[in-house]
Amino acid sequence: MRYPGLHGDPPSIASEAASGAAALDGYVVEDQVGFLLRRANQRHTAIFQDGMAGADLTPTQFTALIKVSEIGRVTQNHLGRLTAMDPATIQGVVRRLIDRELVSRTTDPLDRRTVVLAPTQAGLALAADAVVAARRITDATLDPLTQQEQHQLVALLRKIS
Amino acid sequence: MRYPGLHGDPPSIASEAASGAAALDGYVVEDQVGFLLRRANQRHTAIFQDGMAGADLTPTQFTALIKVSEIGRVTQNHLGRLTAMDPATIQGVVRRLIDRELVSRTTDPLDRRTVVLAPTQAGLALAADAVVAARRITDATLDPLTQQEQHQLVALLRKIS
DNA sequence: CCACGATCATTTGCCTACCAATGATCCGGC
DNA sequence: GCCGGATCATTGGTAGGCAAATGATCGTGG
Repeated sequence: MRYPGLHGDPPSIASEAASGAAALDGYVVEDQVGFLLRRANQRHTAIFQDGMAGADLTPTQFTALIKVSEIGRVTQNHLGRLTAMDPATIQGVVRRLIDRELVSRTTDPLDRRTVVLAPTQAGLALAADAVVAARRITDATLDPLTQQEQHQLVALLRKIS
Repeated sequence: MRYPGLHGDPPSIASEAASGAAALDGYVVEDQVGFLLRRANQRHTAIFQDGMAGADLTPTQFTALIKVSEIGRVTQNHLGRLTAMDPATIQGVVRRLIDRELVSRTTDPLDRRTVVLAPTQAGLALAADAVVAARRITDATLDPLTQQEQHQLVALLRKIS
């Protein structure tokens, strides 16, 4: 649940004059959307890890497992596109799911380039459990916001994704 | 500028019935805040990499360099707290900045545990350039939103960070 | 039929990101 | 003075995340 916060130490006394960096005029890095996205993501990941301890899935593993469970049969690269992971990334995620026998891997005789993935029975069962935890994780992540703000945030994030 | 989008392929025809995963009732992983945060972060990182090609800084390297430039002298762990990076992470980020001689590293004789960091002249100069690029990056990231929405998003992200 | 471009998957390299463990040092209390 | 808890930094392990290169295969156009 912990994540590297901004709550540690009192601000340093040093000033622009001391550092000679007068050219940074009014640019506050902590207020930039990129910084805030990184921080929000860190907090969510920490909440996720906590809430998903039972299923022992990372956010990407969870996303891939859910998608495979929805779809049934899918090639690896296609699954990557559906879950916003490039081929190099999805490869490792899928490998770990296969190692745990949550996903099966077969080859398509009609297209020998592809790896065809499908959920196992254990994968489907775990996916069902994981969704329950995931609902709580989403709630916890959005807890600081009102209902209206929660919908706003999701809508805004969709627009910039 | 490219990032693994959701635009590649048409949706698969397979249904819940085909996969046997009826328990995922109405849970749409693409609409969850965690998924959207990851995606938004990916897009921003891609924009950042593009816009910061001249300075050749990653988002974390940029944040650390800006903070060191603002403050002047700071210990490594403290810099990590200010920039939301844990000690293991800030260590690598700082090492790369030192390798490029953007940041200097000295020891405090009064506290021999600590590493005292400070910007070099080259570091201050690069920070000034990088801020110019960073303003454009923020604008590009928020471009799909109206002015009001931009402020809303930043405010909401602050609340959940 | 074959050559060429596109797609699929993998591998390597680099960078974040965290946990856990370690060793050095500091500091407060006794 | 010293002992124990806290802090500082580093290391090793695991996991995203992307670029770039590679090799296999597919499909189409000539």
